[in-house]
Amino acid sequence: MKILIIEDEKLLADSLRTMLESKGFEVETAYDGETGAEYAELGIYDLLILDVMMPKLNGYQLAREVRSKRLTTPILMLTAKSGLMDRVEGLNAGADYYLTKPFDARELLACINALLRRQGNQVDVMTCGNTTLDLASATLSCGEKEIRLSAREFDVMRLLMNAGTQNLSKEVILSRVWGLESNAVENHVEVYVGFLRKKLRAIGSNVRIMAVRGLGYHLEVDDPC
Amino acid sequence: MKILIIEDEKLLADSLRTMLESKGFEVETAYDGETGAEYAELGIYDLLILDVMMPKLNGYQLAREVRSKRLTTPILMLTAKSGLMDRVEGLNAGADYYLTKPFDARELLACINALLRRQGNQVDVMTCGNTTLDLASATLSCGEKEIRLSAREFDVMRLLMNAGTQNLSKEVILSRVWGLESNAVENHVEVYVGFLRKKLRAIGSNVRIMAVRGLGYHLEVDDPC
DNA sequence: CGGCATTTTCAGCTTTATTTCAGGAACAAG
DNA sequence: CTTGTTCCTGAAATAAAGCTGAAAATGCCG
Repeated sequence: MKILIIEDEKLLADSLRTMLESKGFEVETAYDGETGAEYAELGIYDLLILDVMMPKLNGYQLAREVRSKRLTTPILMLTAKSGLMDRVEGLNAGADYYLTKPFDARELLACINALLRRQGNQVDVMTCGNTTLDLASATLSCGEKEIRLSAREFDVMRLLMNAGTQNLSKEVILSRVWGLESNAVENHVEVYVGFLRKKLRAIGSNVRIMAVRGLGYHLEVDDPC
Repeated sequence: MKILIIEDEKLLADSLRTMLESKGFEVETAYDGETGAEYAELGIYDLLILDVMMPKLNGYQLAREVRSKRLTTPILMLTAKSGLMDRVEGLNAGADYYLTKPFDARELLACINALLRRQGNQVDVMTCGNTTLDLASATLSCGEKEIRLSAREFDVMRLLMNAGTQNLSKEVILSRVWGLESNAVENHVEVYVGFLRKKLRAIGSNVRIMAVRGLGYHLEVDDPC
C-alpha cells in the first residue's frame, strides 16, 4: 500500500512517514507542490496526503491538477487552516477528507483506513442491492443462494455493476466485452441481458437490469414499496 | 440520487431534508436506529447520513451492522460529540466521513458531493424550476415522482431546458432533433411538446412549455402567486 | 471422438416509440 | 363577428427496439 505525502514542513512530513511506515505502509515524500504533483501524476499511489499551505503549488491547486488528469487516487487534506470555507474549498477541489492540524495519529490512521477501504483496493466482491458478485469465482449471490456466471455473463454483469445507475449503451457494452473489432451484434447484448435477468431472478435478487429504449441498460434496485 | 437520514432529533432531520431536497436529492428519514437500519439494508440509497446518539441503536452500531451486511453505501456521520476517540470510533465502525455539529450547510454539501463523487455515482442533470432532467437515464423528476422520456422527447426537452427562457422556433427544433434532411414536419414538434406537457403534469412539475404564436416555444416556471 | 457448457444466430413475438391525420380550440386581424 | 392561421390533441397506423426460446456452431475436456 503506497502513500505519497506532500508537505513542506520537513519535520512533520518525516514524523508522519515514520509513523506510517511503522504501520506497514510504503511511504514517499515530496516537500513542495510541484514535485508532489509530478509524483502524484505517476498514478502509482493508493493515497495522497496533502498539505494545503505549500510553496509553488498549494494543496487546492494540486488537488484540482490531479483530478483534472482524471486520477481518482483518494486525497486526504491536512492543514492548519480550520476555517469553514477552507474545508469547503478543499472538498470541492477534489479532496476526499479534510483533517485539521493538530491531529492525532489514531485519527489519521482511522481516516486513512476509511479512505483505503472505500477505494476498495483489495476488492474481491461488488455489491448492488441485496446481491453481490464475487469477482474471483464469477458467482452471483443473494443471501443463501448463489449461481455461477459464464465468462461473458460475468463481464457484462461486472460492467453493469460498475456503472451502477448510469446507463451503458449496447455499443459500449459490445466494445468492452466483445472488443472493438469483433463482429458481435447488438442482439448479443440483449441475449446476455436475458441470461443475467434469469439468473438474478433465480437467486431472488432485488437487482433489475433496466432497458432504456435507445439509450442502453442500467441497474436498479427493486424498491419493495 | 437517494439519501437516507437517520437522526432522532426530528427538527434537525426535517431541516436537513428540506435543504437537501431543495438541491434535488431524494430524501427519506428514519427517526431511530432500528428503523434506520431496516431502511439502510434495502441497499437502495446512495448515501446514509447518520447521527451517533440515538435511541435503540446508536450510530456506531448501525454503521457496523450495515457494513457487516456487505453494503458499501457511503456513510456520513453527524454528531455533537467532538472528542477524538469518537471520531476514531466512527471511522473504524465503517463511516466514510465525520462531521461535527454544528456544521454549515455548504460544508455538508461539499462532503456529500465528495462522497458521491468518490462513489462514482455522480449524475449529470439539468434543472428548471422544481424539475430535473437526468441526462444519463433520460428521466424527468420532481421530488419523489419521476418519469422516463423517450429518445425524441428527451432530445426536445434537453433543447428546451438548455434554451431556458429563450424562444426556440419549430424549425430550429426540427433541425436539431430530427436532423436537417429528415422529412419531419412542424406537427412533429407540436405532438412532442404535447407529450412533454403531459409528462410534466404527471409528475407535478411547475415547469410549463409556453407557445408563442409564430415564434416557437420556451420554458416558464409556474409561479403560483 | 463424444459429451457438455458456452456462445452465436435467427426468427417471430411483444412492447413501445414515432408518424400521420383529422377535427377542434385559440388567436389575431380585418 | 368572421376569417384565416396557428396550435393542440386523441386515435390509428406504422416503424423500431427489445425480448425470448430454440437451434446451430464453437470450444473444451476427458
